[in-house]
Amino acid sequence: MAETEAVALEQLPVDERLYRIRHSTAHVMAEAVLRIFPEAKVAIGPPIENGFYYDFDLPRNLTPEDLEQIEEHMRDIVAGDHQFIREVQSREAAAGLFADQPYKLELIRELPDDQEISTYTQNSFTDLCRGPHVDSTRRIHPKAFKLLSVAGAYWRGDEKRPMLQRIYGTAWENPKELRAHLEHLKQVEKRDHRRLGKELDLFSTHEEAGSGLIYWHPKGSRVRIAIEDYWRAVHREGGYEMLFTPHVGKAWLWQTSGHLDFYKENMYAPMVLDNAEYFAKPMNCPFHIMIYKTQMRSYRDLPLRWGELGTVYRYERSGVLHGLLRVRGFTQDDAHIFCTPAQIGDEIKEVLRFSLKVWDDFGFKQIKAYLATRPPKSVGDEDRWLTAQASLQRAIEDQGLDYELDEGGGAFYGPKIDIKIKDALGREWQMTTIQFDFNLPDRFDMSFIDSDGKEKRPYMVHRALLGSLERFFGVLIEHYGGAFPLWLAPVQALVIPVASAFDGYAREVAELLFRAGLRAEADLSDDRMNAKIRNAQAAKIPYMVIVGENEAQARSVSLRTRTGERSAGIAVDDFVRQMRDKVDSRAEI
RNA sequence: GCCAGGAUAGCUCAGUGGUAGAGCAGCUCACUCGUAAUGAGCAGGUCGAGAGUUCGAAUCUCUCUUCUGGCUCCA
Repeated sequence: MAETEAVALEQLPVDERLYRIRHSTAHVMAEAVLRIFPEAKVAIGPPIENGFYYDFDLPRNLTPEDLEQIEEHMRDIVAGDHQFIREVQSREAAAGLFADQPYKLELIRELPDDQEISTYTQNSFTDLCRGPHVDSTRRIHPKAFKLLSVAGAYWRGDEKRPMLQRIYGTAWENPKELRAHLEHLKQVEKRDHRRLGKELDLFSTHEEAGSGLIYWHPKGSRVRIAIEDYWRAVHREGGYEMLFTPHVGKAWLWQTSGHLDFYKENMYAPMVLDNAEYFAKPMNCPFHIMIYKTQMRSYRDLPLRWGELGTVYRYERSGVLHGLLRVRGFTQDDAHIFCTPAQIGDEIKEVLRFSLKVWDDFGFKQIKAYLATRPPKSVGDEDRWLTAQASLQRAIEDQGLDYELDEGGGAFYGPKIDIKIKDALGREWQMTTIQFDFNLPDRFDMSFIDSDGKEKRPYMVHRALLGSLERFFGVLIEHYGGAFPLWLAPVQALVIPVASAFDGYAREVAELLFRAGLRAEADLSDDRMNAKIRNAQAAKIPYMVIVGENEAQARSVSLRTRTGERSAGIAVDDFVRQMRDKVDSRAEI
């Protein structure tokens, strides 16, 4: 039985409309590709966020010019006003239809017996597809889609299966939305932390010195120090103690922790000293446990909240390295909480409140939590899991946080809350993780003496707020597009004399700001004032302090902010005080 | 790791077989200027590394390194 999609597109919610349009555009693209390569084998072509892709097995590799040609054919097909016709097929009929399409046959073979098999046909192309689609190709606006890139992709993501060619495209309801999306992509590129890192002289990586390893330049280090100072201050208030632990540990440690059994592929190869193997640490937890075990712990000592800015090394495959966001060496803002079963509810509540405050202070206002529960293969008593999961869930609900349940998504050693933040461009980043661990306390045989005099196992929670300083810095750069809020800016104020006759006063003003703890300097180069302002603007420096004859006379300053606001005749002392207040209150500018 | 595309001056990039280019940055000199680029001059490259083809290679071929975009959002 053949039928067209009868639903009126207009009556569907926008997500559903876009889903159908993108899905249908993928089919049109497949038809276009088959026109050019009749012998092509088609794989799968789903709609994705903002667009679609389709995987093909082709006789030769695609070039960017091919994409243009494919687009031409697509526009031609779309113009034909071809209906999308759905047909339910018997298993045999479907197998017959796709006799020369091995990927489709494999999909058909793997469909459950009771599943209805359907095909969709538009014009000359029939695809195995569950739908749904738009009713006709005329629903696809010829100027509202664009093919973006070609990429290799393994059939079913499996490295052992053939590598297919994937064409990515974006599709929208109308050309205006497409333009807006392309503009968004441009914005994303402009804010790319790798680009800004170079432009603003924040950090670098060096292939000849090892990829995936970050070098923090003076300007980047200033931001990092501002982040770390803040981080230490809030942790002090939050009742945390700070630890420093070694960067390497002997095999015994990683054997005991289980890392050598389960995490070895991600660890740097061992170095041998005195016939013993030492491994660079991929995690800080075993070291913190070593400190825990240096004494007998009483329930009166708990909870213990121990934090460390711990630098860890993990092997990542070369192809996945990416700027600051995916690296091989990074500093985690790690902490471990050891507590009694009775304390766990309050501790989790507190750690969650604490992380939300930190995100708020850094200017990230859109937060979403993901609660991951026990997976089928896992360790630990059932009641511990239940207690832990309940405390996580209660904490989320207490904070009134938007959250999703990820059933069975926890680690084998415990449930967790992951927090994702949305940046200024609406992209989600997974940063914070709050994770129970029922494994390490057992493996290291940790204990505390409870009020009843009995030895008991403490609860252990891992927690990283920012995740890693490198990755967080990358996200921060992109979130602010390099225009850091005043309290984080590498240069908070730049003093600019209108002519070199006022260099002395400029230096004096900069010195006053510097002594008040501000990151301030004077631009005494022999550029003209206008050029200095331009440079400062390009460096996204929040405050440009202009001084000349009038200011030197009156011991005042004139200002220009990077947002273009101007003011004049402010007494120097007042200005220093105002700057100090703004920095202390973490004002954006 | 795999697929594709890159790698040319500090940065951004042009240069498709015949003696390496531009803009910015740097340096020197002049200019002393009131809120987004003063002018002139100078210097700067084993064209990612190695091998090959050729009278001749940044350019063609091969190998390697490395960067970028991807590599189950499942018909």
